[in-house]
Amino acid sequence: MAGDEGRKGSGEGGGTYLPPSVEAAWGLRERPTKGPKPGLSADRIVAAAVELASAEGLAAVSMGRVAKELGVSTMSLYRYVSAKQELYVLMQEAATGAPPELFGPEVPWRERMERWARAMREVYLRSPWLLRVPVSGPPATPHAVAWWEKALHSLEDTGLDEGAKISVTLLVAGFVKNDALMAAELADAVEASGYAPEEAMTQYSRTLRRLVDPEVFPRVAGLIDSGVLDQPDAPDGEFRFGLARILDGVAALVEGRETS
Amino acid sequence: MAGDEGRKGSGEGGGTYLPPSVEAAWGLRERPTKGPKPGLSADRIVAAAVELASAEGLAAVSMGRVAKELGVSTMSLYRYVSAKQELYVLMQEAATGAPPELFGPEVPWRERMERWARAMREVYLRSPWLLRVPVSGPPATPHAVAWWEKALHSLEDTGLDEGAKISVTLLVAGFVKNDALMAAELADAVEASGYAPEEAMTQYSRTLRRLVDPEVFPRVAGLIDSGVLDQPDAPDGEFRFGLARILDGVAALVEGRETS
DNA sequence: GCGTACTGCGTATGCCATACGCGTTACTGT
DNA sequence: ACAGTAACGCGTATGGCATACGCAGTACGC
Repeated sequence: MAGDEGRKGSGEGGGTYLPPSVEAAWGLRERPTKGPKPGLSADRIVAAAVELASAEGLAAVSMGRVAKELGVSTMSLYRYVSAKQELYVLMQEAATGAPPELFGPEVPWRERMERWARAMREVYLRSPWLLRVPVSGPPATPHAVAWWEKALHSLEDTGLDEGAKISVTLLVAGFVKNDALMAAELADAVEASGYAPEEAMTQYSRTLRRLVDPEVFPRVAGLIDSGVLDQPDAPDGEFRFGLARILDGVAALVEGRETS
Repeated sequence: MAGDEGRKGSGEGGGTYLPPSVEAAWGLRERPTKGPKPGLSADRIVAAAVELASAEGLAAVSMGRVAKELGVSTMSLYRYVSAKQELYVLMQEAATGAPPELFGPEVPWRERMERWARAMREVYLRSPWLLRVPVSGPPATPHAVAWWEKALHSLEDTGLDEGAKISVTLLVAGFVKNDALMAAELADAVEASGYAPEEAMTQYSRTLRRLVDPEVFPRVAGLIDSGVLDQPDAPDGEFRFGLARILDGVAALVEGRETS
């Protein structure tokens, strides 16, 4: 009722209902000037957390550990970040960064989308822990929106309707993330096995060979015997293949729409 | 050296180096007959864990909680399952189940792959917690291999080489999982927001509208204004769209019309 | 009938996120 | 100039987690 517009409570700062630190990322809501000088800042906390995640993986990022890295107590972090999930969001935003300049006006949509996908992939390769951050909702941070904008930009001259553009964006973004995630999981499994990188795959296929009865699973057995599992292809082999298939499919849609 | 073949240690049971309970899933290694009668079994533990995950989500599955559900002590579970990760693998195997009969001899590859993808999707819809189980390595359990076999079976009359068949399988399986995961994450975010399902999306777009400057992000702003974000499409809309694109792309490859 | 392999499980360790409250600091309005 | 107060750092406590270890009891193979 009365006093609603004067309240300074948690829901303020621009009318959004986002966590305060996310509003800060959009440039709204600066810190108040009362009280003792802050000896810390959300930025420094996020930077320490990102460094820790890069060096030792996301699992090493605990509030206590981040605080230790900064030489402060665990609980002091909560003056800048209201919960660990919020820290995750800020870490994501920081590590994702703004999308690079990807294309000029003459580049056709397929080339654009391909560059976008490769740039996104590089983000994941640079910060593999990003793949492990639990997702909490649709994108609502500046860099996330900037990447989204770039993807829509790629599809501008396709003639697809807005709904299809979203769908293609989701499809490609999902593919890139999934591909990077599977690659990272495989790498982790190899490392956990303790074998050398090439040795691990032959170990795997040898194990599988012993378990798989060719009468029951003839095609899997044949695949193992064919040896394709043992020879690792180029590191971006699956990525190239998958992206080419997806963009071929999108091209069919685009060309179908143009002609009809 | 000597005694290697007589050892009863952890690495035995068929020459594989898999965890004991996974070997049990393949039918190797039954429990020894000495000692007191087991009051429990891996199956009962897994069943309780799966039920718990279905009812309250994967996060509710802790060793202590599963034990409580079974009326035993926490530590007794470790007599049947060597670590929580092993429990995860067994839960996955149990909830995935064997693939259903999907197609007869006359069905063309595209129809086969589509049925396979839908069947896989239904597994995720039936047990959404499957999407949250941390992946620990390549598939090595009977049901996982059975699904793999079915996917390869789908692609049999495509004329693709073995490597391409694996790649297509990975692409489609990855897509299905990613699509289900994104849908589940969205549903979680909506539930966490506390709004009604339709209301949540308009809340989201209203928030975004306030943050996004049309000068900086014209395409995203246009998208928000277009209203497509607010009208939710069919629940399997993104799935149908993405799968159609991917299979169009694969079809182009099969027919030899690949572009790049 | 005895050795021993296996049973269930109590206890303990060392993590984790975070709620709460205390003493302190330094700006703001008077 | 000074009081009020908001924001600071952080010690302590709670309740959760996986799991290492060891002990006492059980029942089968010999």
